[in-house]
Amino acid sequence: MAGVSVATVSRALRGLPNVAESTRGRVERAAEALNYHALPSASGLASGHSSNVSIAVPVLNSWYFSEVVAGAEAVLSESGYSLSVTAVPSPEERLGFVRGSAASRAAEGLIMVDLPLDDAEIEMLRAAPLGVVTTGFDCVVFPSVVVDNVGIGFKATQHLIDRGHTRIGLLNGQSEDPLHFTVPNDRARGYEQCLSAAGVSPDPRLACKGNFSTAGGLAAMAELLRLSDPPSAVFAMSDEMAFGAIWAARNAGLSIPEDLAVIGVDNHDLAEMMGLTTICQDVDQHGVVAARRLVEVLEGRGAAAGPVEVATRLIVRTTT
Amino acid sequence: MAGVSVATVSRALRGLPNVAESTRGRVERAAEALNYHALPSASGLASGHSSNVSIAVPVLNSWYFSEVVAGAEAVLSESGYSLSVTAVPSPEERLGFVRGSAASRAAEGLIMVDLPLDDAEIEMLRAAPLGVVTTGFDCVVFPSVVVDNVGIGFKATQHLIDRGHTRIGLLNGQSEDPLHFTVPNDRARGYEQCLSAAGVSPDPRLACKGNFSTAGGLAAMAELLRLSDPPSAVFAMSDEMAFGAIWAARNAGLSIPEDLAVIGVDNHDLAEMMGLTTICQDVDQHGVVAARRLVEVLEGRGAAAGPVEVATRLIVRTTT
DNA sequence: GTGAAAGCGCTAACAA
DNA sequence: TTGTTAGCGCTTTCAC
Repeated sequence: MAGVSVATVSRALRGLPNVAESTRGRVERAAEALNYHALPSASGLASGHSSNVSIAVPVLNSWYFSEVVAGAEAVLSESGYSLSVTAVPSPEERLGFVRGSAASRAAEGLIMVDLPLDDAEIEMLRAAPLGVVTTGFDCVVFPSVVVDNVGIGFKATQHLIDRGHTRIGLLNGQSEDPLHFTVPNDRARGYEQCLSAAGVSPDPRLACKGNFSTAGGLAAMAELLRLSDPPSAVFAMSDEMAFGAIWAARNAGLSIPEDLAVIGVDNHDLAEMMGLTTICQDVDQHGVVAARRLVEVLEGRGAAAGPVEVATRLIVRTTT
Repeated sequence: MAGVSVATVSRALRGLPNVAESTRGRVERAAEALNYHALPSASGLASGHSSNVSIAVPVLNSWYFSEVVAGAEAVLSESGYSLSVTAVPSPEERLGFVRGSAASRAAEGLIMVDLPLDDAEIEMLRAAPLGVVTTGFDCVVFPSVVVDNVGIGFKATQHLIDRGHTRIGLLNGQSEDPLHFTVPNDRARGYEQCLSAAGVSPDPRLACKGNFSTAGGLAAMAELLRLSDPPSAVFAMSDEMAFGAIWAARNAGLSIPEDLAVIGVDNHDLAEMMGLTTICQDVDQHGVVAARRLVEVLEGRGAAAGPVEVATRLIVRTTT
């Protein structure tokens, strides 16, 4: 329709140089009229590039991960990549996913969200012709995006200490993969370090597991409140657990922040309404930054291996 | 490595018939040892099948849509399909997405979630060699999954009437695409029908827009409470708006359900904790059913066009 | 600046 | 039951 060869069509439509502008125009108009798009599997086969990247998360239906995926999707679709999502709830499935991704070249890039890789997996991915970016753990062989979880625990605890609290409960997450998922441990470490720095010795009875869920936070807080000497404040490792804590206090007839101060982590959508003081970690930015680094890798613009840290900040509201 | 031709490898690995079991075993072992997987773009090009399906949602970072996507992903990955996600926030982007999907054959199946198609879009998709399933609107040309939104509005309102309420507020969603997004209108219709059936004439001042968000529900409820004759109960079209309503009541010093009864729709993760009475619509099942119907289409097992309805049920808790 | 032609790594006839 | 071979629809050399 444009009166040129298939090679010229290919060059023109992909914006390559050495195509006369008049020719490019004719080709583009013809493509438009025919609603022609190159077949991805054919161009992928010929060029070796699929323009497809894959993101793996532990679960899809959680506030945190859907924010990350949304952030990544926005960047990637902007850059012309399609995004395949996979839920990888167990270490076995993680291994299967990594094997498959490394071998099949279905995607040319991979974002592993809060899925720490073991040495064998790292080796498989390193050997594969694949861009890899990780999130949530301190990976040195691939570009990664992390937050300072020790710092988060410290900052949150410090805020409660600044408010005059010394008896501070801890709603811990729970590590399903204790070998590698370090977030809860790091935040707990920050909590302990801060207490020590303030001259308070941590009371292990004040630490409960809340499983990063609202229901877990509710149950854990209820337990803490049954103590003979309950805490006057609590640091929840996620806002969702903090919501549970707020509700447990409410059920116990306590006022917040008078009887119980609460601080969370995330700045969840509901945090503002609930007046929850929190350490905001701009979750969608985790996805955005990871995707940007991946695009850099795929387009050959470096992106040195190693972690990039996303900033966090305290947002004071009415629960403290 | 298995001592056979590429054709036999292809047949053996895809589980086709007419391969000796001993041969299949040798091929599978060799593939395992070499970590060989067929290159998707090559097999896609040769066979015409990409084993890739695409799901489009208005936004990714919302409770509702992440549940739908999670449900679909579970079914599709089980069936051997990869799932590409795209956020399509505006009608213009919807058109672009539909054009691209129809023309490029990047995916062989499409799930459109709460993205009503206009006639031109339906025509493009119908003409394309593509399986299509829609969700959330009553599509007759493609298989679709729907809920009885009029029924939801009726059931919710009836429950409040059964509790003795006659002055019942309505927290409406808001339709961004008023031409096609019928959910809010349908639920409002159910509300009105129920009131009429009970001999109550709807008061338009009791209907507010809450934009399907918690913040919107909070603001809308606050407004209703400022009325000289505020409602004694409120039907929120989503649990997230209901959370806002609960909080507005709390801020106004009202007790729930004594001073204000609240009912929502969804059975959101937090509904149980908040004690929210709601019309459960098993959101993840929307994704599951849509994905299952798509797989049927792609595998040639029929799946007649037209809507399949997902059931809803009342869950009574303490806000009514 | 453009065209001809040789693949990319598979699958699907067809033959054996 | 297995092998041979001709594509699938592009991209990419290499000529011109």
